[in-house]
Amino acid sequence: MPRPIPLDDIDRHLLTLIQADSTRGLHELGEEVGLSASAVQRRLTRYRTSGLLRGEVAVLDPRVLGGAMPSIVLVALDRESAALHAAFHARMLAEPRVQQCYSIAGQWDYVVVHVTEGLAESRALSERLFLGDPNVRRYDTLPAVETIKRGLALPLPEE
Amino acid sequence: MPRPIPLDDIDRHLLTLIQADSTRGLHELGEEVGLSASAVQRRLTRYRTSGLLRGEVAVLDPRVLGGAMPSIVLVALDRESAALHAAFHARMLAEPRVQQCYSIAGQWDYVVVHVTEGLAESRALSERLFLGDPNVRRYDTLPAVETIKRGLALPLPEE
DNA sequence: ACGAGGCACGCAAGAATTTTGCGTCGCGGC
DNA sequence: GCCGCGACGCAAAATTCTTGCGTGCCTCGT
Repeated sequence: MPRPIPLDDIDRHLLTLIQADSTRGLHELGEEVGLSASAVQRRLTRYRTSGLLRGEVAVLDPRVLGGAMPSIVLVALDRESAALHAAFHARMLAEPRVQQCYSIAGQWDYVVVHVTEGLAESRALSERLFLGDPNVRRYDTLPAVETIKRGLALPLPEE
Repeated sequence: MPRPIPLDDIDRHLLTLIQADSTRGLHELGEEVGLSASAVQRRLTRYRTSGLLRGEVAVLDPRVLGGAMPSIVLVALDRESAALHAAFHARMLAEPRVQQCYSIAGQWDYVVVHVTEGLAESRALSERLFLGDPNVRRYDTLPAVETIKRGLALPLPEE
Protein backbone atom coordinates (compact mmCIF):
# COMPACT_ATOMS: atom_id res chain seq x y z
CA MET A 1 0.00 0.00 0.00
CA PRO A 2 2.83 2.46 0.63
CA ARG A 3 3.39 2.93 -3.07
CA PRO A 4 5.31 6.10 -3.95
CA ILE A 5 3.95 8.05 -6.91
CA PRO A 6 5.79 10.51 -9.14
CA LEU A 7 5.15 14.18 -8.42
CA ASP A 8 5.89 17.21 -10.55
CA ASP A 9 6.43 20.79 -9.42
CA ILE A 10 2.73 21.61 -9.59
CA ASP A 11 1.90 18.58 -7.45
CA ARG A 12 4.36 19.69 -4.78
CA HIS A 13 3.04 23.23 -4.95
CA LEU A 14 -0.55 22.05 -4.59
CA LEU A 15 0.27 19.68 -1.76
CA THR A 16 2.12 22.40 0.08
CA LEU A 17 -0.87 24.70 -0.27
CA ILE A 18 -3.47 22.23 0.96
CA GLN A 19 -1.27 21.15 3.82
CA ALA A 20 -1.48 24.73 5.04
CA ASP A 21 -5.16 25.29 4.20
CA SER A 22 -7.52 22.79 2.63
CA THR A 23 -10.50 25.14 2.39
CA ARG A 24 -9.30 27.27 -0.46
CA GLY A 25 -11.47 26.23 -3.39
CA LEU A 26 -10.43 24.60 -6.64
CA HIS A 27 -10.56 27.76 -8.71
CA GLU A 28 -8.46 29.71 -6.27
CA LEU A 29 -5.90 26.93 -5.99
CA GLY A 30 -5.81 26.62 -9.75
CA GLU A 31 -5.08 30.31 -10.11
CA GLU A 32 -2.13 30.02 -7.75
CA VAL A 33 -0.55 27.00 -9.41
CA GLY A 34 -1.54 27.97 -12.96
CA LEU A 35 -4.20 25.37 -13.66
CA SER A 36 -7.95 25.23 -14.18
CA ALA A 37 -10.30 24.18 -11.40
CA SER A 38 -11.02 20.83 -13.00
CA ALA A 39 -7.35 20.05 -13.50
CA VAL A 40 -6.73 20.78 -9.83
CA GLN A 41 -9.68 18.59 -8.94
CA ARG A 42 -8.35 15.67 -10.97
CA ARG A 43 -5.00 15.94 -9.23
CA LEU A 44 -6.60 15.98 -5.81
CA THR A 45 -8.63 12.85 -6.57
CA ARG A 46 -5.44 11.21 -7.77
CA TYR A 47 -3.78 12.00 -4.45
CA ARG A 48 -6.77 10.55 -2.65
CA THR A 49 -7.03 7.31 -4.59
CA SER A 50 -3.27 6.76 -4.44
CA GLY A 51 -3.37 7.08 -0.66
CA LEU A 52 -1.02 10.06 -0.63
CA LEU A 53 -3.76 12.34 0.66
CA ARG A 54 -5.02 10.51 3.68
CA GLY A 55 -7.70 13.06 4.60
CA GLU A 56 -8.53 16.54 5.72
CA VAL A 57 -8.93 17.47 9.35
CA ALA A 58 -9.86 20.48 11.46
CA VAL A 59 -7.12 21.84 13.70
CA LEU A 60 -8.21 23.29 17.02
CA ASP A 61 -6.33 25.72 19.23
CA PRO A 62 -5.62 24.03 22.58
CA ARG A 63 -5.42 27.37 24.37
CA VAL A 64 -9.02 28.27 23.50
CA LEU A 65 -10.13 24.94 24.92
CA GLY A 66 -8.80 25.90 28.33
CA GLY A 67 -6.32 23.61 30.02
CA ALA A 68 -4.92 21.35 27.35
CA MET A 69 -1.40 20.29 28.27
CA PRO A 70 0.76 18.10 26.04
CA SER A 71 3.29 15.75 27.56
CA ILE A 72 6.08 13.84 25.92
CA VAL A 73 6.69 10.37 27.34
CA LEU A 74 9.77 8.24 26.75
CA VAL A 75 9.06 4.53 27.16
CA ALA A 76 11.32 1.50 27.43
CA LEU A 77 9.92 -2.02 27.12
CA ASP A 78 11.24 -5.14 28.80
CA ARG A 79 11.14 -7.63 26.02
CA GLU A 80 11.08 -7.38 22.27
CA SER A 81 8.23 -9.78 21.58
CA ALA A 82 6.26 -8.83 18.49
CA ALA A 83 2.98 -9.66 20.18
CA LEU A 84 3.71 -7.37 23.11
CA HIS A 85 4.65 -4.55 20.77
CA ALA A 86 1.43 -5.04 18.84
CA ALA A 87 -0.55 -4.86 22.06
CA PHE A 88 1.25 -1.66 22.97
CA HIS A 89 0.49 -0.17 19.55
CA ALA A 90 -3.17 -1.06 19.91
CA ARG A 91 -3.38 0.69 23.27
CA MET A 92 -1.81 3.84 21.84
CA LEU A 93 -4.19 3.84 18.88
CA ALA A 94 -7.19 3.32 21.11
CA GLU A 95 -6.47 6.17 23.51
CA PRO A 96 -7.79 9.50 22.16
CA ARG A 97 -5.51 11.52 24.40
CA VAL A 98 -2.50 9.99 22.68
CA GLN A 99 -1.79 12.22 19.71
CA GLN A 100 1.39 10.66 18.48
CA CYS A 101 3.50 7.60 18.98
CA TYR A 102 6.82 6.69 17.42
CA SER A 103 9.03 3.67 17.97
CA ILE A 104 12.61 4.84 18.09
CA ALA A 105 16.19 3.64 18.05
CA GLY A 106 18.36 4.01 21.13
CA GLN A 107 17.93 3.36 24.80
CA TRP A 108 14.24 4.16 24.70
CA ASP A 109 11.73 2.19 22.63
CA TYR A 110 8.90 4.69 22.15
CA VAL A 111 8.13 8.38 22.24
CA VAL A 112 4.51 9.16 23.02
CA VAL A 113 2.86 12.57 22.88
CA HIS A 114 -0.36 12.82 24.81
CA VAL A 115 -2.68 15.68 25.78
CA THR A 116 -4.44 16.07 29.09
CA GLU A 117 -6.01 18.79 31.19
CA GLY A 118 -3.16 19.48 33.57
CA LEU A 119 -0.37 17.67 35.36
CA ALA A 120 -2.54 15.49 37.57
CA GLU A 121 -4.37 13.92 34.65
CA SER A 122 -1.11 13.60 32.75
CA ARG A 123 0.39 11.56 35.56
CA ALA A 124 -2.77 9.50 35.86
CA LEU A 125 -2.83 8.75 32.13
CA SER A 126 0.85 7.79 32.07
CA GLU A 127 0.30 5.49 35.00
CA ARG A 128 -2.66 3.85 33.37
CA LEU A 129 -0.96 3.45 30.01
CA PHE A 130 2.56 2.55 31.10
CA LEU A 131 2.78 1.70 34.78
CA GLY A 132 -0.15 -0.66 34.28
CA ASP A 133 1.74 -2.52 31.54
CA PRO A 134 3.99 -5.24 33.02
CA ASN A 135 6.10 -5.14 29.86
CA VAL A 136 7.01 -1.47 30.30
CA ARG A 137 10.37 -1.38 32.06
CA ARG A 138 10.38 2.33 32.72
CA TYR A 139 9.06 5.60 31.41
CA ASP A 140 9.83 9.27 31.81
CA THR A 141 7.14 11.92 31.40
CA LEU A 142 8.20 15.37 30.18
CA PRO A 143 5.35 17.85 30.67
CA ALA A 144 5.21 20.61 28.09
CA VAL A 145 5.35 24.15 29.40
CA GLU A 146 4.60 25.76 26.06
CA THR A 147 3.78 24.63 22.54
CA ILE A 148 6.00 26.49 20.09
CA LYS A 149 4.95 24.70 16.93
CA ARG A 150 2.37 22.07 16.12
CA GLY A 151 1.64 20.59 12.72
CA LEU A 152 1.79 17.53 10.50
CA ALA A 153 2.85 19.12 7.23
CA LEU A 154 5.50 17.21 5.32
CA PRO A 155 8.15 19.25 3.51
CA LEU A 156 8.06 18.99 -0.28
CA PRO A 157 11.31 20.09 -1.95
CA GLU A 158 9.45 22.18 -4.60
CA GLU A 159 12.05 22.00 -7.38
CA MET B 1 -6.37 35.85 22.61
CA PRO B 2 -6.57 32.43 24.27
CA ARG B 3 -10.14 33.06 25.40
CA PRO B 4 -12.02 29.86 26.33
CA ILE B 5 -15.61 29.65 25.10
CA PRO B 6 -18.44 27.55 26.54
CA LEU B 7 -19.24 24.37 24.62
CA ASP B 8 -22.29 22.16 24.82
CA ASP B 9 -22.56 18.47 23.94
CA ILE B 10 -23.36 19.20 20.30
CA ASP B 11 -20.31 21.44 20.02
CA ARG B 12 -18.06 18.71 21.35
CA HIS B 13 -19.68 16.17 19.07
CA LEU B 14 -19.23 18.41 16.03
CA LEU B 15 -15.65 19.24 16.91
CA THR B 16 -14.82 15.59 17.35
CA LEU B 17 -16.29 14.82 13.94
CA ILE B 18 -14.45 17.54 12.05
CA GLN B 19 -11.20 16.74 13.79
CA ALA B 20 -11.47 13.30 12.19
CA ASP B 21 -12.78 14.46 8.81
CA SER B 22 -13.48 18.02 7.77
CA THR B 23 -14.86 17.18 4.31
CA ARG B 24 -18.21 15.81 5.39
CA GLY B 25 -20.72 18.47 4.35
CA LEU B 26 -22.99 20.53 6.54
CA HIS B 27 -26.10 18.49 5.89
CA GLU B 28 -24.40 15.22 6.69
CA LEU B 29 -22.85 16.61 9.86
CA GLY B 30 -26.19 18.06 10.86
CA GLU B 31 -27.85 14.69 10.47
CA GLU B 32 -25.31 13.09 12.77
CA VAL B 33 -25.55 15.67 15.54
CA GLY B 34 -29.26 16.37 15.11
CA LEU B 35 -29.16 19.85 13.62
CA SER B 36 -29.94 21.52 10.31
CA ALA B 37 -27.19 22.39 7.85
CA SER B 38 -27.43 26.09 8.58
CA ALA B 39 -27.27 25.57 12.34
CA VAL B 40 -24.12 23.51 11.87
CA GLN B 41 -22.74 26.23 9.64
CA ARG B 42 -23.36 28.92 12.23
CA ARG B 43 -21.56 26.88 14.86
CA LEU B 44 -18.58 26.33 12.61
CA THR B 45 -18.25 30.05 11.88
CA ARG B 46 -18.46 30.69 15.62
CA TYR B 47 -15.55 28.29 16.17
CA ARG B 48 -13.60 30.08 13.48
CA THR B 49 -14.18 33.62 14.67
CA SER B 50 -13.51 32.66 18.28
CA GLY B 51 -10.16 31.19 17.28
CA LEU B 52 -11.07 27.71 18.50
CA LEU B 53 -11.00 26.32 14.98
CA ARG B 54 -7.63 27.43 13.71
CA GLY B 55 -8.00 25.93 10.24
CA GLU B 56 -8.38 22.85 8.12
CA VAL B 57 -5.43 21.04 6.65
CA ALA B 58 -4.71 18.11 4.36
CA VAL B 59 -2.90 15.19 5.97
CA LEU B 60 -0.47 13.28 3.76
CA ASP B 61 0.82 9.77 4.21
CA PRO B 62 4.61 9.91 4.65
CA ARG B 63 5.02 6.37 3.37
CA VAL B 64 3.57 7.23 -0.03
CA LEU B 65 6.02 10.10 -0.28
CA GLY B 66 8.94 7.71 -0.11
CA GLY B 67 11.57 8.19 2.52
CA ALA B 68 10.09 10.47 5.14
CA MET B 69 11.67 9.79 8.52
CA PRO B 70 10.63 11.58 11.69
CA SER B 71 13.16 12.22 14.44
CA ILE B 72 12.61 13.36 17.99
CA VAL B 73 15.28 15.71 19.33
CA LEU B 74 15.81 16.61 22.98
CA VAL B 75 17.50 19.98 23.39
CA ALA B 76 19.11 21.72 26.39
CA LEU B 77 20.00 25.40 26.26
CA ASP B 78 22.82 27.11 28.09
CA ARG B 79 21.16 30.22 29.39
CA GLU B 80 17.60 31.19 30.07
CA SER B 81 17.59 34.57 28.36
CA ALA B 82 14.20 35.43 26.92
CA ALA B 83 15.76 36.86 23.79
CA LEU B 84 17.68 33.67 23.12
CA HIS B 85 14.57 31.60 23.61
CA ALA B 86 12.66 33.82 21.22
CA ALA B 87 15.39 33.38 18.62
CA PHE B 88 15.22 29.63 19.08
CA HIS B 89 11.43 29.69 18.64
CA ALA B 90 11.75 31.72 15.47
CA ARG B 91 14.17 29.21 14.00
CA MET B 92 11.84 26.33 14.76
CA LEU B 93 8.88 28.14 13.23
CA ALA B 94 10.86 29.02 10.12
CA GLU B 95 12.08 25.49 9.36
CA PRO B 96 9.47 23.52 7.38
CA ARG B 97 11.00 20.20 8.36
CA VAL B 98 10.26 20.94 12.01
CA GLN B 99 6.74 19.66 12.61
CA GLN B 100 6.49 20.24 16.31
CA CYS B 101 8.30 21.97 19.10
CA TYR B 102 7.50 22.01 22.81
CA SER B 103 9.34 23.64 25.68
CA ILE B 104 9.35 21.24 28.57
CA ALA B 105 10.11 20.98 32.28
CA GLY B 106 13.01 18.87 33.48
CA GLN B 107 16.61 18.45 32.49
CA TRP B 108 15.86 19.16 28.84
CA ASP B 109 14.45 22.46 27.61
CA TYR B 110 12.81 21.49 24.30
CA VAL B 111 11.44 18.53 22.42
CA VAL B 112 11.53 18.94 18.65
CA VAL B 113 9.97 16.62 16.08
CA HIS B 114 11.37 17.00 12.61
CA VAL B 115 10.98 15.07 9.36
CA THR B 116 13.73 14.35 6.87
CA GLU B 117 14.52 11.90 4.11
CA GLY B 118 16.72 9.51 5.98
CA LEU B 119 19.30 9.46 8.73
CA ALA B 120 21.93 11.49 6.93
CA GLU B 121 19.67 14.45 6.40
CA SER B 122 18.32 14.12 9.93
CA ARG B 123 21.83 14.46 11.34
CA ALA B 124 22.56 17.34 9.00
CA LEU B 125 19.41 19.18 10.00
CA SER B 126 20.05 18.66 13.71
CA GLU B 127 23.57 19.96 13.29
CA ARG B 128 22.39 23.00 11.43
CA LEU B 129 19.60 23.77 13.87
CA PHE B 130 21.27 22.90 17.16
CA LEU B 131 25.00 22.43 16.82
CA GLY B 132 25.15 25.73 14.99
CA ASP B 133 23.48 27.51 17.89
CA PRO B 134 26.05 28.57 20.51
CA ASN B 135 23.30 28.70 23.12
CA VAL B 136 22.43 25.02 22.69
CA ARG B 137 24.35 23.13 25.40
CA ARG B 138 23.58 19.67 24.10
CA TYR B 139 21.02 17.72 22.13
CA ASP B 140 20.09 14.10 21.59
CA THR B 141 18.48 12.91 18.36
CA LEU B 142 16.19 9.89 18.52
CA PRO B 143 15.43 8.62 14.99
CA ALA B 144 12.00 7.09 14.57
CA VAL B 145 11.90 3.54 13.30
CA GLU B 146 8.15 3.47 12.83
CA THR B 147 5.25 5.87 13.20
CA ILE B 148 2.50 4.19 15.20
CA LYS B 149 0.15 7.13 15.50
CA ARG B 150 0.15 10.64 14.12
CA GLY B 151 -2.51 13.27 14.67
CA LEU B 152 -3.40 16.58 16.28
CA ALA B 153 -6.92 15.84 17.48
CA LEU B 154 -7.71 17.14 20.94
CA PRO B 155 -9.91 14.95 23.15
CA LEU B 156 -13.31 16.44 23.98
CA PRO B 157 -14.95 14.80 27.02
CA GLU B 158 -18.35 14.59 25.23
CA GLU B 159 -20.60 14.66 28.34
C1' DA C 1 8.15 10.59 -41.44
C1' DC C 2 3.74 10.00 -40.06
C1' DG C 3 -0.36 8.26 -37.85
C1' DA C 4 -2.52 6.00 -33.56
C1' DG C 5 -3.06 5.96 -28.71
C1' DG C 6 -2.68 7.77 -24.23
C1' DC C 7 -2.72 11.47 -21.07
C1' DA C 8 -3.63 15.88 -19.25
C1' DC C 9 -5.74 19.97 -20.15
C1' DG C 10 -9.65 23.83 -20.58
C1' DC C 11 -14.35 24.83 -21.15
C1' DA C 12 -19.12 24.60 -20.05
C1' DA C 13 -23.37 22.42 -18.45
C1' DG C 14 -25.37 20.09 -14.65
C1' DA C 15 -25.43 18.73 -9.79
C1' DA C 16 -24.50 19.56 -5.20
C1' DT C 17 -23.25 22.33 -1.49
C1' DT C 18 -22.78 26.52 0.96
C1' DT C 19 -24.52 30.98 2.19
C1' DT C 20 -27.98 34.23 3.53
C1' DG C 21 -32.53 36.25 4.68
C1' DC C 22 -36.64 35.57 7.15
C1' DG C 23 -40.09 33.96 10.41
C1' DT C 24 -40.62 31.17 14.67
C1' DC C 25 -39.77 29.43 19.23
C1' DG C 26 -38.02 29.29 24.01
C1' DC C 27 -35.85 31.47 27.77
C1' DG C 28 -34.47 35.24 31.02
C1' DG C 29 -34.95 39.94 32.65
C1' DC C 30 -37.55 44.01 33.34
C1' DG D 1 -46.80 39.63 31.42
C1' DC D 2 -44.23 41.49 27.85
C1' DC D 3 -39.94 42.44 25.49
C1' DG D 4 -35.54 41.21 23.55
C1' DC D 5 -31.91 38.08 22.72
C1' DG D 6 -30.16 33.91 20.85
C1' DA D 7 -30.62 29.81 18.26
C1' DC D 8 -33.24 27.24 15.24
C1' DG D 9 -35.42 25.46 10.58
C1' DC D 10 -36.72 26.45 6.02
C1' DA D 11 -36.08 28.00 1.44
C1' DA D 12 -34.07 30.94 -2.16
C1' DA D 13 -29.80 32.60 -4.01
C1' DA D 14 -25.02 32.27 -4.76
C1' DT D 15 -21.10 29.72 -5.04
C1' DT D 16 -18.55 25.64 -5.64
C1' DC D 17 -17.89 21.03 -7.11
C1' DT D 18 -18.53 17.47 -10.59
C1' DT D 19 -18.64 15.50 -15.08
C1' DG D 20 -18.72 15.05 -20.13
C1' DC D 21 -16.59 16.46 -24.23
C1' DG D 22 -13.29 18.17 -27.54
C1' DT D 23 -8.35 19.62 -28.22
C1' DG D 24 -3.38 19.52 -28.05
C1' DC D 25 0.96 17.33 -27.05
C1' DC D 26 4.04 13.72 -26.49
C1' DT D 27 5.46 8.92 -27.40
C1' DC D 28 5.71 4.79 -29.63
C1' DG D 29 5.39 1.85 -33.43
C1' DT D 30 5.11 1.26 -38.30
